[in-house]
Amino acid sequence: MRQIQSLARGLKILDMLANAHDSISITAVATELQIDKGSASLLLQTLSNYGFAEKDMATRQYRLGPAVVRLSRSLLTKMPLRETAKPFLHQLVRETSECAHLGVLAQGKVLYIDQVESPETLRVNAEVGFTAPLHCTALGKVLLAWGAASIPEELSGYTARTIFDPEVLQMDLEKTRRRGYALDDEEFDYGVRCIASPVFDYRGKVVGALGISGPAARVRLDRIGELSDRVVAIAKALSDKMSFK
Amino acid sequence: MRQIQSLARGLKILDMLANAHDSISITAVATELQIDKGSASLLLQTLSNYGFAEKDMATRQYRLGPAVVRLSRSLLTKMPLRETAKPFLHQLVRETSECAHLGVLAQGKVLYIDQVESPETLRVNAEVGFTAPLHCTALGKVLLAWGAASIPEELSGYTARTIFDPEVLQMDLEKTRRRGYALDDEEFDYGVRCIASPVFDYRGKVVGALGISGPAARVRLDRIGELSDRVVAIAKALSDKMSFK
DNA sequence: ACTTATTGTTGTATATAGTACAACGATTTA
DNA sequence: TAAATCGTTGTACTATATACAACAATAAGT
Repeated sequence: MRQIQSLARGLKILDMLANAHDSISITAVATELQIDKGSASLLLQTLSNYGFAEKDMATRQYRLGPAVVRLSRSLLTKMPLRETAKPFLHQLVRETSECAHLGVLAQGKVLYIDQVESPETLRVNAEVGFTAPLHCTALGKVLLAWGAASIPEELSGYTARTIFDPEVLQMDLEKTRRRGYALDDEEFDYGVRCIASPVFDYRGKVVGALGISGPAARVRLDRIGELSDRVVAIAKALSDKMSFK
Repeated sequence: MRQIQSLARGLKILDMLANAHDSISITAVATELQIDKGSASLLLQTLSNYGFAEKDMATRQYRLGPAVVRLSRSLLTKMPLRETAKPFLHQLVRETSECAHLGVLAQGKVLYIDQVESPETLRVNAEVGFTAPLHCTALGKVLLAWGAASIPEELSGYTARTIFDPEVLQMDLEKTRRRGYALDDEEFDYGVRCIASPVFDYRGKVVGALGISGPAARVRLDRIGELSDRVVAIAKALSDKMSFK
C-alpha cells in the first residue's frame, strides 16, 4: 500500500498529541516516532499553521489545535445516524433513568458519537469522542456479534471480569446474538454495567449500537431482563426509522 | 516560513472535507487544490489509513473519518477554561433563561467550545465546534475589544445590520470596552441577539468570551441592561475563579 | 446495449521536496 | 557561572513526492 510518508508522520503526531496528558516537546515527538528532530520541528510548524497544533510559547511545547474541533463538529452534524438517534437516546434515559450512549465502529474500536446523561448521575465522563475496546464493552460486543468487526487478536484486560479468552468471547457473542442484546458486566470499568443492542440500516447491516450504562448497584442483575427489554425495543424502533429514511 | 508541502496538502484536504456538504471525489479535491489526480489519490489513501478520512465504497468518494472526533474530545477535555466555565454556563442559563455559550479565538474566528441549552428553546444548533466571524458576533467582538485579535481586513456581511465599516466597528469596540460587554444586535443571524463579556486569566489577558443568545423577541432592547448585568457578573466570577487556579 | 466520457488507481521517471546532519542561539538545569 | 538540553535554521544529499501516462472500472449518453 502506497502512502505519503510525511503526511503519515503528521497524522501520527496528531495522534501523539491526542494521547498525551499535556503538551509535548519536539524531542519527545522525534524520539517516539524515530524521526529527526529538525523534521519533527517542520512538521509541527506546518500543523500549527493550519491550526491542528498549537504552540505554547512559554514552554515551547505543542498541543492539539482548535481546527480539530471544527472538523469533529462537521463530521458529527453530518451523521444521519446521530440525528435520527437523538430522540431515541432521550427516550431511553426517560424509560430507564440510566445514561444512554450511541456508538459506531471506528478503527477497530467503539467510538461514542452521542450521549444523553441520566438525571440521576451528575456527570458521566464518557463524552462524545471517547473510544473503547470492542471485547469488553456492551456497545463493542454488539458490533462484534453482528459482524461489524472481527475479534481482535489482542484482548487486553481492564478488570477481573474482562474476557480475554477468544473462545469464551465467541460464546458470549453467540449468546448475545441469540438474546438480542449485549451485556458488559463490569468488564471494562469496575462497578459499571452496560446493556446494548444493535442498530441496523435499510439493508440489515449493523451501523451502530445503542445502549445504557449505570452503576452496578442500580443496574442489578435481577433487573437486566426488564432493562434489556427497553434497550432492545428502542434499538429496534431506531432501526425501523433508519430504514424509512 | 518553511513548510512540509505534502502535510499541508493533506490538512487542506481535511478542511475541504469539513466544508463540503457531503462526500467529495478525488477529482474535486485535485482541481480545487490544483494538485495532480494521482497525488490526491495517494494523499486520501493515507488519510484513510489513519482514520482521518473515510471512503464510501459505493460512490468511491471520501468524507471525514472518525479519528477527528477522538482528537476533538482529547482537546476539549484538556481545556481548563472549559472545565472551569461549565457551572457558570449553567448558572447563566438559570438566571437568564437564554442559551449560554463559551468561545475562544481560533484562527481569526470565534470557536464555540461549550454551550448550555436554554430550557425554552428546544435546539439551538450552534454546537460545540462551530466557528463564526469576529466582527458580527458578541463573543467575537469581546475578543476584538480586549485585544485577543485585531480587526480583520475583510468584514463580510451577513445581515442588514452587520458592521462592515472598520471605523464604525472600532467605535463599537470602544463602546464595548467602556460598558464591559459586547452586543450583537441581529448582526450575524436575523432575529438573534447576543450579549457577551470577557473572561480573563490570572495575568489579565483575555482567554475567552462568555455570553448568551436568544431570539430578538425575547432579548428585547429594553432588557439588555438587566441581562448584560448578569453576563458581566458571571463572566467576572469566572475570571476570578480562573485566577485562583 | 453499445459507445463515449469520466473516474480512480497504479506504474514509472524525474526533479523537487523532505530528510539527516551539524551548528547556532536560547533556555533550563546543575 | 558553567554545563547541558532544547528548538530552530542553515546546507547537501538522496529519498520521496510529484507529474505524466496508461489502465481498469464505473457512469453517462446515444
